Amino acid sequence: MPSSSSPRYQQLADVLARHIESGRYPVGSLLPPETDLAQQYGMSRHTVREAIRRLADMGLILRRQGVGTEVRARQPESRYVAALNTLSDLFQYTQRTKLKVMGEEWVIADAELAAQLHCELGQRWLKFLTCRYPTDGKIPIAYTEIFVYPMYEGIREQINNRSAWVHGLIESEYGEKIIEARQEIEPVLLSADIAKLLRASAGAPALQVRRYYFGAHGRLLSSSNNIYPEKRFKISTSWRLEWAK
Amino acid sequence: MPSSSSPRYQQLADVLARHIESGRYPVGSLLPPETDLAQQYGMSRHTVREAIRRLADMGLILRRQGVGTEVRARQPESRYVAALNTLSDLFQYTQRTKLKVMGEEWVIADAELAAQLHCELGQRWLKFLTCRYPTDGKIPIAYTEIFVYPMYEGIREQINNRSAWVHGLIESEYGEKIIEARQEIEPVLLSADIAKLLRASAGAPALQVRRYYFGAHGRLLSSSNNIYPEKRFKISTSWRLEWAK
DNA sequence: AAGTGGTCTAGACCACCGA
DNA sequence: CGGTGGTCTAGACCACTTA
Repeated sequence: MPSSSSPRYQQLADVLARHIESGRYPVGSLLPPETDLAQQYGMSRHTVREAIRRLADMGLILRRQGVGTEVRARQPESRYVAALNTLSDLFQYTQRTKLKVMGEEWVIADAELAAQLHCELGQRWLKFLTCRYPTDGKIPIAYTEIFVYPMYEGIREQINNRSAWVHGLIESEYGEKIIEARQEIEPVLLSADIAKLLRASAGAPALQVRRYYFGAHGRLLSSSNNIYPEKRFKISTSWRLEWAK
Repeated sequence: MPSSSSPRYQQLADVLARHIESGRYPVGSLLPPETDLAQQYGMSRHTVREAIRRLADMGLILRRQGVGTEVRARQPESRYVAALNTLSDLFQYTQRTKLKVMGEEWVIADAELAAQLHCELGQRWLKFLTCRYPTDGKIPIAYTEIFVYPMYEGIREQINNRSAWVHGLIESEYGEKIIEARQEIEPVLLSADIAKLLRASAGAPALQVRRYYFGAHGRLLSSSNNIYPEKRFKISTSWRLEWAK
């Protein structure tokens, strides 16, 4: 008995996971009650529960009080996850940056903008034209158009005060939590006017990154369209296996 | 005493979380030992441990055997996560694709390649030159250079048999789990020779996506360098707020 | 060597669910 | 109502870190 290697609850968890995978405990069926398992494997119920907790963490089983422990899946989904502590980490700037607002205007969604923002035709948006600079530099990192839902136009007052993260203002000023963010990346060439703003060459390669920020009920709160010229920025994402075992 | 409302471990977890937030247990300090807490709050150590487990799940504390329970943060971080069920989902091809291998060669890492692959100078790699096509089309989606660690050169036999995912072959053929993957995205212009392969125009914008696949102990198993011309591919990632509660 | 968290036991009672 | 998982106790010993 290789009791030295790992805790008994882990050994039991492994055994049960194998039995689930082998089909001895089919998906949809119930595992034996905890007391039965305890007797069967000669350990206390507490240890059995610790083992079963592992299986639950892996998503293999579902525990329901008064019913039993139901098998949900034969194998743990090998999920790879990437995590951010703040959505502003999407930017991944190694250095601090500041935002310079070059203009703002109200826009009415035409067909193209409505498609881009997934809104109805004629929807009004407050649009900011901005450039993002390193705090200590004069070469912009990005040209950014920011679209804000009219309800939140009040952030206009704040947008130049804080160097940080525009979309986060909606969270802090209006208490509207950002639930989801989507990021879309495509390659583009710099147009002459944006190239001039960015002090880069027209026709140089760039990343177009569109970000959409959603609140409760999937409502789009704000959106941005970012142009990053080459060499100044790299988008990097790490994915980790969730249950490294 | 609102003992009816929630389990005692939850009540204790709430109390401790408040104390951490208030600064009574500052970040970096150690919580009292479990036995002390048990006596102080008049409950068993098991219940205390259940409470502390909650705090650990929220990321507020770090438990270290032989040391103690260290306070890590005053508030649970609002974490945003993106999840993939398979690393091949990184590709996000809406349609099925096939891989066409156009050539293979052994390469010795010079300074540039060593930097790219984070390996030592002189390291040997097996390099495949490939294009990825939709199964029903003749226009390639991407030009891809694949680097494989010599130990896994056996996948050479398989690479043309399966249309699927090259790096996954290492998992299935060698039982070497991919623990982590990193993706780096930069804008580039198509060079003349790659443009020809991709049936696109030289000088057109493209995404250069470098992916690194790591196994146990952070060892690089394989890597790829992908060139996606505009319009044929869009990289999209969704981040969701994870409810730490 | 002392003290910490990690594991484990053998009990007990409670809350919930379905027949 | 009986049986399930959920909570909880009062012990015990082990593994690990630090001094």
